[in-house]
Amino acid sequence: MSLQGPSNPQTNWTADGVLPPWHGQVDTNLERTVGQATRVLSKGTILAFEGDELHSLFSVKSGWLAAAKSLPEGERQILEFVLPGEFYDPIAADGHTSFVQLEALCDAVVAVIGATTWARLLNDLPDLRRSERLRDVAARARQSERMLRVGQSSAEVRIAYALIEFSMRMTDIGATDEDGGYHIPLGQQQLAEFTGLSSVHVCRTLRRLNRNGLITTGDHMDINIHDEAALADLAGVDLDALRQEIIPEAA
Amino acid sequence: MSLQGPSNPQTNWTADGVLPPWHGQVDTNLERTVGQATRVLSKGTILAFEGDELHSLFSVKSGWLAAAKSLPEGERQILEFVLPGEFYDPIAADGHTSFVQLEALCDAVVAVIGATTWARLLNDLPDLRRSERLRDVAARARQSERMLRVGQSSAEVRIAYALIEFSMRMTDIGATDEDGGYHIPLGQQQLAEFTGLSSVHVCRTLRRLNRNGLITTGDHMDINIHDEAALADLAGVDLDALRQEIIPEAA
DNA sequence: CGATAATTTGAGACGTTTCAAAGCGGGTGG
DNA sequence: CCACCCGCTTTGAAACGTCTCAAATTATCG
Repeated sequence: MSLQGPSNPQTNWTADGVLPPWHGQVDTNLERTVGQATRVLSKGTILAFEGDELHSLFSVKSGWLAAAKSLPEGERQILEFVLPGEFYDPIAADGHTSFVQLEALCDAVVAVIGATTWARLLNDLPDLRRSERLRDVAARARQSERMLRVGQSSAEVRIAYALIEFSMRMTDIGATDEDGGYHIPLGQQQLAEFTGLSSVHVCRTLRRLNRNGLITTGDHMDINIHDEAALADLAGVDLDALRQEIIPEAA
Repeated sequence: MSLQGPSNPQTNWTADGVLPPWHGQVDTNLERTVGQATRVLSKGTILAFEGDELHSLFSVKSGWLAAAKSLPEGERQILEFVLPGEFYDPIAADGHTSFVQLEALCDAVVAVIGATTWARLLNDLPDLRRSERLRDVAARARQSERMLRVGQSSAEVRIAYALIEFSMRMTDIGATDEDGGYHIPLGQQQLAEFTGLSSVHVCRTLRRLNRNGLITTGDHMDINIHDEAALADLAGVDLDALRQEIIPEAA
């Protein structure tokens, strides 16, 4: 497995005390297994390269990961962010290579779970299978919503949607402040790679959303949504329906 | 469940005799269960609307389905095509609504599988779980490759990739002719909804690929790839690696 | 406080969309 | 069997949104 960390211990963002979504449902056997091999990552550490041999998956304890794919010319698309409490399995259908690059977007702590261990757990624990499945379906729904907007919408809509998705997921793990404001450990470049835009245009678009009073962006990507209804309307989102769709536990 | 068919029995495209990928691996119990409730659909039939109450999933015997999502203004994104031998489960994380619109793109035959039946089967048959998981991982990989290109590439690349993906999947189910040529039951409008382009631009791009000798498109979307290497290069694809990634059985 | 990276803003180029009209082709009804 | 009609494809021309390039500004860190 690859490990490469441009040491840049910055951004003290961590969602301490966040519990995995299956907390309390599965026997402690899992807790122990998962807890055994944890790794502390500094910002920029790459857990797996695209095409790498890989036999483990990851559960994020704190910090964010990004799963990205690249074209030969270098253009990068971030496919998913992995937030505290979430799992990510980068293993392709061949069973032994990673189909994405997995990178820590800030200092992070992850549990490393061996593929065979995981397979055994999944086979033995129907409850774990169930919660895994819920997570998978929710992830697929998120991916679909993004695809819909990247394929069919303007920059404004793509970013409005992304901000709403972040808001919901951050609220879910309790990583928002009293006003629903939240911080994302991303630069505009990364937001661009996520939404399929250039970083310059991300900047302009965020600026416009600010100007129109829909949001406020503080330093270092502190997001505050001021007019949630208008933002949802812009993004073409029904807030309640979306939450049901993309947040696993809201069942 | 909804049923609505703009009767237009055209396009005699069917992949007769195609067997599901788990053929022979799972006991015949499954074959019987799955085979029981089959439905014959005419082109344009909608199996499920977005947000509809739904308690079943589908296995396609012949014909193509499209899974699509729409924005309030009407823009449509096709997320996945379901080919003969494939399954599709449109049920969202809430367990009882469809998160996509599922539509027959030509006359088709599908097996309808009740959600509870399916859950029981999955729980009882580890082999089925395994093959299900392989299919899921492959579908996720396909979705990711598309997202990468819709987000980061030009029209030419998006379409080149789509044609390669079709080619691989059609080859896999034996629906190509001697020369590797194949037919897809889509119009340019649908290819546009799949690639995130306007139908006009799909037309221009296909024309250019023809002019440059990469492909030939006959009447009614008969595709022949003439310079596979060049097309793959254009799409930014390593053919062998991609096949491994997006075709379930190539394990 | 200086060096370096990230954001912001401007101006022009480029690719894609939109609108519009013309060219097919296949199916239907006369 | 032909004529008509309708939907899909093709082509052109102009409008639009986003990208690229470049420079100024602002934050960050040693």
